Amino acid sequence: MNKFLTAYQPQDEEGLIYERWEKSGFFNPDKLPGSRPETYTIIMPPPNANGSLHAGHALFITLEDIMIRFERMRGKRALWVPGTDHAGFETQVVYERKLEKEGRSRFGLDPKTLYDEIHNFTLENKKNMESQVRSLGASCDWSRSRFTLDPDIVAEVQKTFIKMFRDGLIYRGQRTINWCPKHQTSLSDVETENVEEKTPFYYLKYGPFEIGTVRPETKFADKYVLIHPDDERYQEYKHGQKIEAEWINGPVTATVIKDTAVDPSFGTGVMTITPWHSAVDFEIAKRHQLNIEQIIDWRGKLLPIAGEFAGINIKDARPKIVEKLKEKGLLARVDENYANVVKRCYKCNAMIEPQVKDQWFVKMAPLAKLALGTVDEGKIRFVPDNYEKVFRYWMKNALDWNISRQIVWGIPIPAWLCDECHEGAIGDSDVAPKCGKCGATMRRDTDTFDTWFSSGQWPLLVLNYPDGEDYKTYYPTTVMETGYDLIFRWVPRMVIFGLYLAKQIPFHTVYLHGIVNDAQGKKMSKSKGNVTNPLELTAKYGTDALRIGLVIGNPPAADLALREDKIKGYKHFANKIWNATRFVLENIKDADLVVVPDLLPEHQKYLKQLDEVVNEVTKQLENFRFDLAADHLYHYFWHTFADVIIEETKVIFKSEMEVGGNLATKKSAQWLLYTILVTTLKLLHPFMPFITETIWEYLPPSPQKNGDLLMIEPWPKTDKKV
RNA sequence: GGGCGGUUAGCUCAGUUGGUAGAGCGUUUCUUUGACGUAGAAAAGGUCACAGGUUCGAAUCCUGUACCGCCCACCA
Repeated sequence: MNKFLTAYQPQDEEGLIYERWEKSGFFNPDKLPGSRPETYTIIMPPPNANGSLHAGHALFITLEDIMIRFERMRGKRALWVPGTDHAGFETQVVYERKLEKEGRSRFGLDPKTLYDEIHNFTLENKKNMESQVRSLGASCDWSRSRFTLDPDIVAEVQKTFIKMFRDGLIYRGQRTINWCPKHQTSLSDVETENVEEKTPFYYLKYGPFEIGTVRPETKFADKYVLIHPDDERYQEYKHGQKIEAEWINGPVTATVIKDTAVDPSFGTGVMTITPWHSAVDFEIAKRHQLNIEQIIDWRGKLLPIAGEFAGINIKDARPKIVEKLKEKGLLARVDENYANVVKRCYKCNAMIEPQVKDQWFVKMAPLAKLALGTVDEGKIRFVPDNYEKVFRYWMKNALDWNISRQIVWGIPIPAWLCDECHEGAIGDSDVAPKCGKCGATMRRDTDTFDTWFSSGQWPLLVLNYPDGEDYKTYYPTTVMETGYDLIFRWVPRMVIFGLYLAKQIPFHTVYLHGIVNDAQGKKMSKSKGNVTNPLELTAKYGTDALRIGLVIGNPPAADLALREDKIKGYKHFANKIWNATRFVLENIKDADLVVVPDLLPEHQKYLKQLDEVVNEVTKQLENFRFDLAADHLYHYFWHTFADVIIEETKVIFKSEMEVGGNLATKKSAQWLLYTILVTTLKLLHPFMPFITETIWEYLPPSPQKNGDLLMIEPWPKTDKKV
């Protein structure tokens, strides 16, 4: 009781409370009391172990914890599995930045050393992040926690690769890939960003034609002139016809190619192609079986074909080449204000250079069809539902997925490669096989999988697919809660792998949250220096204040401006709960909490109103509107319970003391206050677990308070149907 | 080029099936009352972007416009 003489001190309570929860064992659904036939499962999106928790983590942990605590209290076997992602490329980028700062480079390290260093770095982060997740109150089952590089998970991921290869869903192919010249690896399409830039658009004289380009530095080997077959202006030129042209480094002979890929209304309607460094051009070249030739090396420098420009970085080369073209009279004109879309690496912002490379690809069309089918059947619900459209769009337009990465930090691809004929073979034996096509001795593939290849299988992997008990019990999971920015990167891949491997959807509902921005609604970024560490906020205002502050006013998929004064406001709310509790405790010391007294009519009315609150909050929680549920509770507690009901009972308690009062009235008031407090604490618990659990310990027992741990207390019920 | 979201109080944002506008913070005044000054009571402050339409009634539904933001995109 003494504790209630001061204001609520979250820092004194939270650590102890979490310890009690964890020691209780109830984070593990198999240890929950009661029969609990119904399961409720959330797989936590595994945080990337390459930094510390940010505000986005705090949001998703809060949301998922709300769902889990709610369903646990409702009597379900609520399982929330935490985990950690090695986050292949992302982590390697972070680590390379660290190396750079230390004046070192990945390219000076042998792969084994680099791997071990990143491994240690990751484990360190993992430990740190797990303690941060705990501090946010996450009631997840740590006994089931998994890491994407656990040996059995690695083995399972490799098995999937082999299975897909055998099923004809993975092939080795030479295709245009996104090459990051800084990090020396290929990237999938979702790992690049399209950025619009103003670029000069050059019109160059090419024999009898004028061609347009934004990249004169790629044009050295151009020897095909493309024209639309129906373009009236160029009817005199026939398909296959040779023309002579004076070009950058001397005369060339070019061949006219007629292809409908050319847009007659763009530029002059004539273009030359650079198949090695453009996906479109590559497709055209393949169609007509044209020669393809590399112009730019893997470091972004011009190859010997560029003559005097060989060895120059393409960025520096462009003005020099333009200058030469101008001198030779080949530069017709320049459009200075051309808006061009270029791809950049989503992590380091380097210009992506399209290159042709042998890689492993996942054939997406049949898999995407599977995924679309289940969505058509309404088997997966999206919250908010407009994201179903986004999902569909992406699935309908899915390109084959390059899963090879030229980095060490990841799961090794169990394959052998033939350098002679570009053939690839699967297998993880130690003996190098002979190439089945040309007979040459093959070498081990040193590439690793795209992270999304493993995290796409995450719901299966953490539940120990295919033989684990958890897989049998908890798959398919109930809700996948993640950021809408992962609607492309992650969600479709999980659906695909779930359907392909388990023949079942991985989750019934996809709940998407928005992005946590700074107080002005601007994106947080280290370079802007506007990053808020959630743990600084919890230290100042308490975890509960941060949690409910993140939830209220934040509907599904809405971006959120994180404002410290808002969190501070909800710290006041926590204190309000604390003080109202003190009032109730002081006034029910002599109350009979077992036998229901005769209740005053107005008190019966208040209890009815309380039922409505229970119904409303329950309905909103079921409906994934955590913001409305929390807001409703907030208002009820403060402006009805505290401002009206408590104020009214003050008169009763006061008069009872003064004139001997009316004992029946007092008893009615005591019952009312106790009931409302017990009920609202239960309702508030998913949102503000620490303060509610702390108070629970000090409430006198009664039939309404079954046990010592609020966490597993039954959710309030009403007579009415919800 | 395609798609999505937004435009509501000084700031950041709620407002779920249409029924006289809400929160947090900020501002003003009063109150040191026996839960709470991290508070209470009261108050100021909004033509709900704009223009049409449906309706007895629209912030809410429909159409269009403007501006902002985000996502997707192989016109060189």
